[in-house]
Amino acid sequence: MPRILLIEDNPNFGYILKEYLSLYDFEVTLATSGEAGLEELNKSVFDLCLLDIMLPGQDGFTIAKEIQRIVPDLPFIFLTAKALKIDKLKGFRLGCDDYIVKPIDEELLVARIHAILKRSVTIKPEKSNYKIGQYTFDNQLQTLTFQAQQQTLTEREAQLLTLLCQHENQLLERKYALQTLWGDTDEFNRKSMDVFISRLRKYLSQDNQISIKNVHGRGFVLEVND
Amino acid sequence: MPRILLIEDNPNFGYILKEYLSLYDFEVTLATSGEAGLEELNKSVFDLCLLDIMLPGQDGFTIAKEIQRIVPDLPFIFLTAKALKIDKLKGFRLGCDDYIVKPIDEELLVARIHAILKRSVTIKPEKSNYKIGQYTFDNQLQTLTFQAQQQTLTEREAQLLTLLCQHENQLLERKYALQTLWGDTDEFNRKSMDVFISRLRKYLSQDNQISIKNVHGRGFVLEVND
DNA sequence: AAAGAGCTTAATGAAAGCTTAATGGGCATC
DNA sequence: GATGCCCATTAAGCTTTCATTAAGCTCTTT
Repeated sequence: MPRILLIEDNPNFGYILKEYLSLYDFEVTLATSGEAGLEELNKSVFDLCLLDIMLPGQDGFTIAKEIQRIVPDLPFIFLTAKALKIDKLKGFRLGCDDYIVKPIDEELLVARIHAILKRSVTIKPEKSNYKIGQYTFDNQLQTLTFQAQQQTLTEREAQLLTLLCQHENQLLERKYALQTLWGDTDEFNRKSMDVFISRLRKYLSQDNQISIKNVHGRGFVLEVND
Repeated sequence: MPRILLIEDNPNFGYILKEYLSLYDFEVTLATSGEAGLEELNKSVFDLCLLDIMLPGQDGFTIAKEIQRIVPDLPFIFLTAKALKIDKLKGFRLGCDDYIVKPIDEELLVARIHAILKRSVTIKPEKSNYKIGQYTFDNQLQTLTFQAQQQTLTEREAQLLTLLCQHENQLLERKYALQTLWGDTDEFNRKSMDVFISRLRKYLSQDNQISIKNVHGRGFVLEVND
């Protein structure tokens, strides 16, 4: 169920819109001010943000910028009564993903939300606990547990395993991983990464439902058969 | 320089829009009918498609569907004079990425194009799944699955099969494939391509509803009988 | 029937990947 | 400031993978 943060200062309108979206199987959190919205963002994870431009006090663009700073990848849609051209452009320059003018055509809004969600990559939200077959991996404590045995991973091992978990049964591109963890994709780092892959394989070897497969020239897949 | 395919039946308007977009550093190809547009799609690679809904003869939605079948990941924007709600929804269900009503606010159009291109670049890890008869082909993981058997394809095999899938039941021109994958159409690469075609045929031989047919001197067709 | 295009199997060599072991910098403890 | 440990990196030697090349054949076209 996609989670939507709705930032809308008019409580009546906000409530109605929230109810309406709930009918379409969205989980909607309503914040009635920009500040409240930012707080919610820190509390939980959302897939999309609906933002009223005409907020009292702070204007919506400032909030939008703030949101982008905190959660750069969160797509958002502007809601506004003002149909001025300047607003539209400002919105898109900010990286806003779409734009809806009030009075809102709800069906159109739902369609746009779906369009945007469909596009945004399904990278799983950051968790600190992963189940990998019979193993449990705690990303924060850097521990890997199999039945009664628990071992502590080093920082790099944990980072790499986290990336693999986030892409479980999907390709983790070598370049992406190198760029993310090492900041550079040169030959030395590639070899270093190989060493860590090798270690992780050893750690995970007790459950043969799990394997880290290589896709030649592209990257690795953490395969888990359920 | 982003490449845009503009499908617009009114040559005057099409020309003006093309020139305007060129000013913004887009490389625009103008097609004045749906058929011409589809032809262009087979000839070269585009980043985005602008499609006039009100085409003569065939209606735009049919063309849109066709485009999606050929190049599933190509984002497109509908242009239309008709602002009916039914159109909007139909468009979004088709996976249309945005929607602009004539008369066009050019600056807004440029802004939306940028917004969409920015997104489609970030989504890069292409996650396309193709069904080929009883086979399933995962382009990302480079796996080909038939019933319970799964095999991993090499990079070139996967690339070539992707092209064939994109042109299912249509001619994949030899030159186009060579240019796209090898960057050169010389004799050696042609022979190399033959080897890959041969391998793909072997992989796909378990379902006799499927075949890769040769069109002498022109290219290959991935034939699937439904 | 000749020439070019296409087909298939096998050989080749360079690049990528794997694993174990060695190295040495950083950090805490004494 | 010396000692020892941890851990990322580097090294080294090996195996695997895969695009290409080669070779010999058949099919298509004229």
